[in-house]
Amino acid sequence: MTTDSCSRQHDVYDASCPCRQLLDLLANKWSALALGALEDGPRRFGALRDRLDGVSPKVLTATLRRLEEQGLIDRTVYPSVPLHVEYQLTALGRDACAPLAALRQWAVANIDRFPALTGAA
Amino acid sequence: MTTDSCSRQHDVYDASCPCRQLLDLLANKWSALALGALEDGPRRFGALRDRLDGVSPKVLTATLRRLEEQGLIDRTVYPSVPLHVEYQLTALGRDACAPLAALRQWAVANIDRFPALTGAA
DNA sequence: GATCTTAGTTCCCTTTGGGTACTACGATGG
DNA sequence: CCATCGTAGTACCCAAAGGGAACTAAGATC
Repeated sequence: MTTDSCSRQHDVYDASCPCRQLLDLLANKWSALALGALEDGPRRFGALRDRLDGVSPKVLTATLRRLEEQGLIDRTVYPSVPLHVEYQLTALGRDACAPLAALRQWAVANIDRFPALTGAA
Repeated sequence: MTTDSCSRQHDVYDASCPCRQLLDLLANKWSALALGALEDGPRRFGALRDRLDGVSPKVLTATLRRLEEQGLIDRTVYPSVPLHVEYQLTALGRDACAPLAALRQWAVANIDRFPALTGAA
């Protein structure tokens, strides 16, 4: 496996290949954080908004809807009095977490090698 | 200058932590594709534009500049007559390729599990 | 001197991102 | 009875980023 392109017909480097769209969905700050935030079990909208520090409700909603559309997460509504909505990973979403977790962890582990970001000269 | 409020305890879930900015840089379609396109050696601007099917020169320039600023790639200008510019990974960029390659490969390997993207019902 | 090539830049428009305010719902409580 | 609370969003508006097409520069080549 010297290349990352599928030996059959799929290739992220082909703009018209659906896996390009998939990459666009996953290679996204909020997607990566949202899926990671669900790794430890279901979470509610408010909990996600708090965990994904800095996300606006609008963008969080859009992100979650996109992930739900693609079957990476499930959205469950409990019509209790203060409305209660739970998001959780599907099997597919759990699988997708592995490479995203690796990316997040790489960022944390290597941030010191980025002087321009850490403020050092 | 220093927006780092999470000194030493780095966390991508903290909006003010520099590694959040790093995640934003890496968790991006064009960054992931551009770095991957350089894995096999230096490439010229035109070669990258061709390889990253669908990218506009403006966005490619912006992407490469950002990666260069952060020290992930080097830009070398050969002032020959039809101008010649080569981009190549730095050691840091090569290291960053691993998690990004995993993400690209996951997208290719699992695209069939996304009926909404592949057009299947 | 017209044209080719390379590596962009410029213009303009659309899409996305983002902040703040607001809604619906009924329970709670004064 | 009306005010307030908490949850999960939506509505509105503006700024930033994405994206397409055309254009630029510089010298070589025809």
